[in-house]
Amino acid sequence: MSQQPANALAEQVYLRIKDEIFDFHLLPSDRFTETALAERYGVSRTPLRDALYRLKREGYLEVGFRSGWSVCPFDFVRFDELYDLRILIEINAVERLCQREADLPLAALKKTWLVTAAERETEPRRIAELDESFHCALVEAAGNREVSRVHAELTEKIRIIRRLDFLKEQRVDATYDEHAKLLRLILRRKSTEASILLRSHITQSKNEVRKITLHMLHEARATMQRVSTKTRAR
Amino acid sequence: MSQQPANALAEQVYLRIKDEIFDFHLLPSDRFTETALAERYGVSRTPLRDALYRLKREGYLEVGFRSGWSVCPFDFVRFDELYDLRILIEINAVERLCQREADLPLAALKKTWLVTAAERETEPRRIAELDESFHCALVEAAGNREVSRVHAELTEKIRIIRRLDFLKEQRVDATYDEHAKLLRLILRRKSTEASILLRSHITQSKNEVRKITLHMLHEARATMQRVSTKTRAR
DNA sequence: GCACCCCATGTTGAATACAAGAATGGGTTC
DNA sequence: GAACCCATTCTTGTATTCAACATGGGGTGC
Repeated sequence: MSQQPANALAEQVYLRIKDEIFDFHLLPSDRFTETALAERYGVSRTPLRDALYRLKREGYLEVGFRSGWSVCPFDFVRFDELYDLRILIEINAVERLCQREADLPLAALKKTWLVTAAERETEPRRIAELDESFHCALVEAAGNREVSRVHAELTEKIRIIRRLDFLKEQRVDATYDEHAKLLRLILRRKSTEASILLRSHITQSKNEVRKITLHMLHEARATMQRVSTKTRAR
Repeated sequence: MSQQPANALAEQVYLRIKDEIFDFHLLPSDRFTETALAERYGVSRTPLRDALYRLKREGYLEVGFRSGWSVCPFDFVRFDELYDLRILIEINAVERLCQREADLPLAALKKTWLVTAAERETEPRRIAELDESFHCALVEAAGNREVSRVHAELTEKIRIIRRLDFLKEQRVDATYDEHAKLLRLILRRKSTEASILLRSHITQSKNEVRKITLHMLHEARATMQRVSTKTRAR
């Protein structure tokens, strides 16, 4: 676990800040300074700045010249574009999988998603994680590492709103149903049907996301934090 | 020109190092230290490290824990994967353009590529730039900024070998012919034909790239440096 | 009462200083 | 002569210091 990696502190701080954004502890348009954050995390500004600039390049943060940092406000057009990119990549992955004659390495996914209603996960945060894993696994199974990398990055970028989707029970059920159906179609190499289903599956998420308002974000913030403290148990 | 941008030095150094890699001044597997590079560029290690870590995350450099930096060796499998991602993105862009009924914003491209043989550019480096611009412009015209961003990044990543393609005259001619043909197909909304042509166009580049050996790289290095000094005139 | 100006403070950008451990070379021993 | 061990040097990771300038508030002039 504690090997001796390069840039350990910066990496840790990077993950921590990103979590704070995803958990709504740092809200869009919140402002802060390097010194304040450095003190809060108990590190110097050097590794902190490394993390901040990384997050800036990834589109999470903005910095004003000698006038402090702020969390980027939500850009729903951008989320839309990310969802379209997601559709493009995932459909391509499914098509490639369906073209392959050899056995597909999807055993782990079958174990998670082809289960009875009683065995299904119910905790929203956990389901969001499983959902991410499902889609990432499909793309990775297609075998192009560069595509997987891009897909993993975009997965992170939509995580903050994707999580909200699973606060609604019917969305959880739909997810389980559609993942199971999609898996079966892929395993039987039904390329066209699988693509159609996948497109509609992702588009549904995209449409749910469009309904999100800033008011909902504040509500969700409370919910997520309750869930968060319960889960982390500390 | 000299506004007061954030992180000016780091950005400058970043571009400079990247150019050195693309121009084969820094060769794959070359090793160097932060101190040496900082002295060479006349900056301190702080902005330099920012640039180095950025290049590391982009896959150009590696760093050993307290044991120096090195330029990543060529990974031809990765180039293949990047070309496949490129095909995926660009074909999608062309399809979207063909679906659009309104006039397409491709006037600039027509001006550059629908020209007589006499008006064609001949300098390899310049043609490589034009080729990049052509493909990036197509993707940007499709209108998804996130897709454009990913495409721009992958364009940079294959630049180092793509340039070599245009050292051969017949490849230059083919590029002009195919770009012109592709543009005309898009303007007439011939989606299927355009996609087929584009796929074959990119695949040809991809296959040329596969022929590249490390021996060729050393030859190309000399050529590029000659061209480079001639062009830059300093 | 209002607008404007100046100065103190705060902020990031960059340079320097310090710490920890990896690599290297020389000396010693078998 | 070869292998091994130890100390020194070198390299990156992190903290601290210095510099330039944006910002905000208080005071002053009208």
